[in-house]
Amino acid sequence: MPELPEVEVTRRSIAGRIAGAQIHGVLLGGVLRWPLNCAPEDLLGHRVQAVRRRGKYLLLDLDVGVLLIHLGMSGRLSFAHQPSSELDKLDKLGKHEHFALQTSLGTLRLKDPRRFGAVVYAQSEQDAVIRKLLGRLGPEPLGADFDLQAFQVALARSKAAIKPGLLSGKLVVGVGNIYACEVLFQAGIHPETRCCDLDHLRMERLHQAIRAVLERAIQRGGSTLRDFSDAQGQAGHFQLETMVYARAGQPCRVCASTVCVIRQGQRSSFFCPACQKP
DNA sequence: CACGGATCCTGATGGC
DNA sequence: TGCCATCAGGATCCGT
Repeated sequence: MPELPEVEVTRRSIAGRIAGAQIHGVLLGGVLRWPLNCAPEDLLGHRVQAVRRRGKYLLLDLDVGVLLIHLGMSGRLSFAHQPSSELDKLDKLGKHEHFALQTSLGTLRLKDPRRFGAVVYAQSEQDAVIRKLLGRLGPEPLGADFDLQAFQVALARSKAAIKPGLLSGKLVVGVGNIYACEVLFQAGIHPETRCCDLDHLRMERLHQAIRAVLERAIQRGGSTLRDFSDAQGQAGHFQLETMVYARAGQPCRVCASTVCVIRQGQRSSFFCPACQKP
């Protein structure tokens, strides 16, 4: 589910409401992708100071340490006060809920049917766990460090196809399958084009398309394909305006050619054979 | 090191 | 209705 726009929309939906909250309880359910890396009791009494994002990771800054949350493929967060009528559920996790943080300002819950997500505690940013997970990530697409010239150099060095290249997290972070397809459409680039075969002008168009598509998707509240919602239950709307993603067999919205789908690295790549050139 | 494929897990969907 | 195969927003690990 969640690519950068969905994670950012989630972050914005909790950041202002959870800041300053004191942790009163921690519930752990089924095993997620990685262990919590501390005893749940260790979190009690600490306060959430801020919520940041790095790539598709959410980082809850605590007064001591940081709680890293990844939504994997099917994860979503909710943050709400427990309705008084449901006080008896305070110490329970619902179906497919694997983590809950009870705080003075509400309860943060992670629901993740496929359990590809994770919640990991680290004492500091220097912690080995953080360095392992975040250490080799590429630049933030919406930040100042997403430099065009560095992007061009990195592309010129890679012989991989551009579509899996965008998904790798090395050239840039946060671009998943939906937005990789949409970005390549906007840039007019066929998904099988080798990174190193792009000329500098097409690289620049790609660089601009990454920013434009992700920013637009955040504005639209992300994409809700099945069940994504922000932490207040609001669905996204970007899926209504995708140009190629999940549109195989349908007419291109620009030229009316039939949208194609191929498999690259076990993932579907959707593209318009007329608008997107090798 | 760089790349492609298999892999973790559950649920939805479509064919028979 | 049931059963089976296939596919789904991610990222790591392993073999070449």
